[in-house]
Amino acid sequence: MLFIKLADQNVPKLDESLLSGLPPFSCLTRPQIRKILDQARSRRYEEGAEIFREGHEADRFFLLLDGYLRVVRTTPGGDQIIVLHISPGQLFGIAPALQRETYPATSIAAAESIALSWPVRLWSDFTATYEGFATESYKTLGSRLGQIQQTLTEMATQAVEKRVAAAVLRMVNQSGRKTDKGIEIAFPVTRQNISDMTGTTLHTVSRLLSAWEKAGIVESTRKHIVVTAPHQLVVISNGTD
Amino acid sequence: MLFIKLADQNVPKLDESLLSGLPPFSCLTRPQIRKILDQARSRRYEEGAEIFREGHEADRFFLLLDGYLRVVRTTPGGDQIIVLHISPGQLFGIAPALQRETYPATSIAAAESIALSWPVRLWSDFTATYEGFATESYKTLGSRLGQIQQTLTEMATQAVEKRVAAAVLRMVNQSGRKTDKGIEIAFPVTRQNISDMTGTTLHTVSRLLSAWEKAGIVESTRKHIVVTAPHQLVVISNGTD
DNA sequence: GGGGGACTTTGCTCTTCATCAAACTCGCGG
DNA sequence: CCGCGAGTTTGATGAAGAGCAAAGTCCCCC
Repeated sequence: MLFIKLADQNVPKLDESLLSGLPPFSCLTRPQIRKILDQARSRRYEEGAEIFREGHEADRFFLLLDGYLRVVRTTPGGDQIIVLHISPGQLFGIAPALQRETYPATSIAAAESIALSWPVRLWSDFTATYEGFATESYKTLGSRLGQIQQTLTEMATQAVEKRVAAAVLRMVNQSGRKTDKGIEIAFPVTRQNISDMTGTTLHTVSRLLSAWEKAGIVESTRKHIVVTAPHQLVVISNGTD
Repeated sequence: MLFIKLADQNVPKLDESLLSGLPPFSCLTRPQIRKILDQARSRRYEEGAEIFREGHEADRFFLLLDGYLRVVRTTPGGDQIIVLHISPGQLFGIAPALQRETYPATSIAAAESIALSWPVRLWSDFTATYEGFATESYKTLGSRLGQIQQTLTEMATQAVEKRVAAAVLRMVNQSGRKTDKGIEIAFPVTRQNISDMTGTTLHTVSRLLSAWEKAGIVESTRKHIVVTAPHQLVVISNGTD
């Protein structure tokens, strides 16, 4: 994928097309976008790298250009759980939107990723200057809040198998790419990761995936999952047996 | 408590002091508050009454004046879980702030309650006109998001006893009132309610409370709980045994 | 090409907690 | 003052899934 256009100097310059298609910026003029880009810092993160950490000073906000992120919380006891995933085109680390001074969770690159970021003081500029930017951001926040509530209720009421099925489906919906076999989750996921999304153990997840594989619902290799019969998973997650 | 001051006519008129102390309105002048109040609808809800329901059109936003609310989500299967509690002085039902057109959860009065509300179209007026209103609202939202994430991680990683202890502590912190015996939760809570907060059953909660009562940590009667040894509960919820 | 580490699988045991069942108690309305 | 219903208590049972152990497999890096 092409993200960077080399300028005459050997300093890479970001291309306007990066932002023009994304909701938070879609109504802006080219010069506006140019200005926003010129204020941004672009950076690459390799798989497993931390973008920012829970509790640290929230001095920048981010936009994911390419890759996938996990947003994670850790308990004092060291257990961690994955609160949500971020896909390309989404804003994240937008603590400033909520008047927070620290990040409420940690972001980790689930795959090699590229993100733009801006210093937090620009947040109020952006929302004040660019019509629709604030609106879109809050919409994002709203749906994210909804997602988390959804996860919470699942966690509280559903048995492990349903939760795991729901988690897999959520990843498929967010990042599924069609293959000849079925729909593949576009970023690396370990059994451990799934257990961190569902509050169970990697053992249990492994058993479930094995069972589903036998039943012809999924195919999986290391860190990769292809869902061949999504409908079956929906059935499992609904308990509509 | 006195909330209503009767005007010359027999139409009740809301007193400015209602709002002047609350963060979202604290920087406003009296005439501004007067105007806000005049646009508000005030209403009483009895215990168990529904203020609004998940999925319904979000046509108003609210401020709780007195009482306590439970914010609840229900699964297709009929299980419900309590996402958070609202105390007096807090805004709620602020779906408009997130550009949502429907409420993401249901609000139920945990005790007899009084709330003000405004039509959703005023939201943009408020945020545009009154400096600090938006800021405060988003701060509220931010801390609420944090709370839910907190609950989620607990739910995913902690054993039942810790979760229940944490839930009781959260209620105590939010609405505890000192009594001669200890700190009392200020609104009615059933075992069932607590189990709905923690994703367990009323049986398990009952057993735990009985055990804690024997250990001298709490005293409880029907729908009411007094914590006599908060520190012990903290110990239980941390696992710092 | 051959470690070696990271990821996965699988079996077994044991705890926790949901579920079922039944009795008890409080408080309210008739 | 009685009876009913909502809330609570307690016991017994069983199943789900965590924890522990150990071996297998893939992939990356040297």
